[in-house]
Order: sequence, then C-alpha cells, then structure tokens
Amino acid sequence: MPSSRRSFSREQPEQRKEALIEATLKLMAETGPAGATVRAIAETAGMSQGMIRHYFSSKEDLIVAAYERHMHALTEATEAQASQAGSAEDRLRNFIVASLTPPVVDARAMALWAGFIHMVRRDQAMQDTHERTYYHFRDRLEVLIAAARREAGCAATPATNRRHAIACNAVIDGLWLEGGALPEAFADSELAEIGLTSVAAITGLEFHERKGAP
Amino acid sequence: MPSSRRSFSREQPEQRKEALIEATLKLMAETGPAGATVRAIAETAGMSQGMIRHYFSSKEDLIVAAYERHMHALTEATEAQASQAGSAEDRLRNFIVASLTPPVVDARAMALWAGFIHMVRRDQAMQDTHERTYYHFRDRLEVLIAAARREAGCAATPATNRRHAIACNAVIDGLWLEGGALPEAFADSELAEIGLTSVAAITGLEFHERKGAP
DNA sequence: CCTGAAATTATACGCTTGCATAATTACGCA
DNA sequence: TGCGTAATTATGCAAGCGTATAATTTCAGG
Repeated sequence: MPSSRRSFSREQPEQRKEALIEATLKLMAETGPAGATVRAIAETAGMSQGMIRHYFSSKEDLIVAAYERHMHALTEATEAQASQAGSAEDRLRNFIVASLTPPVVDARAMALWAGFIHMVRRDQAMQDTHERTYYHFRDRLEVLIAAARREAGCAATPATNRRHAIACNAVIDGLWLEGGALPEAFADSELAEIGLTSVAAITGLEFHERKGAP
Repeated sequence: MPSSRRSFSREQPEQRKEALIEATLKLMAETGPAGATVRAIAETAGMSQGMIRHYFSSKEDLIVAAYERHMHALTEATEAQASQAGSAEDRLRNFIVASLTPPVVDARAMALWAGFIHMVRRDQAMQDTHERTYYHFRDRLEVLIAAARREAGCAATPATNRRHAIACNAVIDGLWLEGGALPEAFADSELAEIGLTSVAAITGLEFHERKGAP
C-alpha cells in the first residue's frame, strides 16, 4: 500500500495529449526510440503511465501522433517564411534559408526524424504522413520555383519545373541532413548560402542582393 | 534437461563474427533496431546466443561492428566505379551514377542507416565512423570534381572546389535518401540523371554523351 | 453537502531483454 | 586412443517492457 497517493487535478484532454506528445518527442530525441518507454514518457509528462492508454489506444498510437507533430512543426517553420508578402524571388529565398537554418537544421530534429524512419515502413499511418510531408514540401518548392522563373521572365515547362524541384529538394534535404548530423562541420550561415547558390545553379535563377545586405 | 543438445562444429572466429554481423544487419534492416535482439541475431546466424558475448564484448560492440561494415559496403560500392581507368569526367560520372543506383540506393540500406543514426550521437566509436565515412565520401567527390574541371580547362580554387563538393554531396545524399525512402516515387534511372544534371549545373561541368549511349 | 461517474493513480501480469554462468561437446595433441 | 581445454550450448536471473485492471480521487450537478 502506498503511504500517500499523488494528488492530481483533472485537465483538458487536449492538454494531456499535448503533454504526452511533447514528452515523447523529448525522449525520442534525447535517448532514442528505445528510451521512449511508457514509464519514461508518463514521468516526463508529469503523470502516471496509465494515462497513455487512457488517451491513446496504444503506445504505437502515441508514437504516430508524435511523428505527425514533429513533421508538422518542421513544415510550419519553413512555410511561415515562404508565405510572407514579397517578390517570388524573396519568397523562394526565404523558404530555402528557413529550411537550412535553426531550428529546422538541428541535431535533435534530425535524430528524431531518423528515429521515426524505420517505423514508417511498417506502419501505414506513418507512411502516409511521410509521403504527405515529402510531397507537400516538394510541391511547395516547385510552385515557388515556377513563380520565380515566371517573375524573372524565363518561365519553364512543368516537366522542367518538376525536375528542378526534385533536385533542389534533394540539395536542401542533403544539407539539412548534414547540418544535423555534423553540426560542427559547417559555419553559421554556410548551409543557407550553399543552398541558395546551388538552387540558383540548378534552376538558372539569380538571387539578387537585398536592401540592407552588405 | 534437454532431450538432445544441438550439434555444432568449431568454426573460424572470423567466420563467426562475420555471420553475427550479417545477421545483425539483416534484422536491423527488416525489423528495425528493436528487432535486433541477441536471441534473434544468434538464431539468424545459426548459433546460440552465448556466442555474441563470446566474440564481442557486448551487444553494443556488435552493433558498432555492424555499422562499420554497412558504411564500408556503401563506400566500396561507389569507390569501385570511380577508380576505374578513364577520363576524369568518366570517373566522376561513374561515381555519381553508382551512388544513385541500386544497390546503394535501396530502401533497406537507407532504413539501416537511419536505424544506426541515433546511436551515433551516444557512442564515440560510431560517431568516429560516421564522420570518417562522410568526409571520405565528400573528399573523394572534391578530388573528382577538381580533376574534371582541370581536365575541362576550367580549374577552380580549392575554396570553390570545397563548396562545390559540399553542394554536390548534398544533392547526392538527398537523392539517395529520397530514393530509399520513397522507392516508387522515381523512375529507374531518374535519380542518376537528376544527379548528373545537378552536379553539372553546380560545378559548371558538362557530361558528354558516351559512345554507345543513345 | 452528497453522490455518481469519469479521470487518474497504483499495481499486477506475462513476456522479453541483455548478460552471467553452468553444463556439454568437439577437436588438437600427446 | 584418450585427455585437456577451448568452443559452444543451455539455462538462470534480475530488470524492464507494454498492457490490463483494481483502487482511489476529483469534480459537476442535484
């Protein structure tokens, strides 16, 4: 018998789920997938382990929700930069820079992503999220590239735009990966600079100096 | 008491280690890191579980060896193509194509890589392997690019070659990743073609038609 | 102020894990 | 041919896993 049972208060379901998802991401990032046990997650979230099965049908279900949350956060961080007002060139530039700058480029974010990947192949829901996220990013890039080329007076065919988007997406993904995997290997803004230069070379676009830039 | 103890024969230590490493990679790829338990590994390798600690100081030690083996295999597969005789342009082309074609581009290889990644941050030996592999690939690419530009009569500064190598490495890594993560998303030789086009755009090189090519 | 039901905690269960150790087997060498 | 020993198998162990369920607490509504 316990000497004293911990006190608690009833919280909103959304808050509880939120706390569990946050705790899952924290543990997955810091101690790897193996460290994200139901006991550790519940403790990190400040509640008892029964809550996981009370709010999610299984631990697996919570993992899927955490994966969706993580990918959504990465998407949002870049999306915000690309939907601001400005020229098409500016929006494309901002999109690329945001993708290659913290907090998107981050050892934690990248380890988290890798930790999820192996589950993607075995869980249909996770695979759907994976595909959706990938195509969403690439399509966004394609639209931005197409707009920038139209703006520059050198509009390309859809097929060309698609290939450019695939290639630019690959450069960005690769730089993102390497920035996360070897943080010390690159100077502060080096990744973003290389990303812009590469996208310019691939698409034939030019990123002009902006007002205020040296 | 067992009705009958399984028979066995004494094998070379190297054969046993080899079999254990192979089994580890197979399981890590097929069932994820969580599936690579000492019992499953031993069974897959066709021996009893005690052998793991007889030939490796711990399961962790075996994992490190398996990671080294996997990265070495990936490196070798591309290296072989780049060290053949031929013009610098041909060697660079072969290097890129090999990196973006099976068996290097492969869902299994990529899942395996991702499964290891989270351990890299916590194990110094694995981190060393990780860094060594990355820089080895990138340096190889830098040398090939520099040679191709020299051959084409447009030699560049070391700093330029470095940036080109980083960018080309990123394209290749990104395409490799996507080819492994979404195998159905790309046609057979699409990744290699996009890789070559992108490297050409980034470096200013040209990959000429080869004899026998359509 | 009660009371009922939902929320939350605590605990128990069956399995699996990595590792340690005991029991047995195979094989080189006298 | 038999012996000793290293190689190999089998078994035991404590800890941790995800899940199920019982016990308790909170809180809204009469």
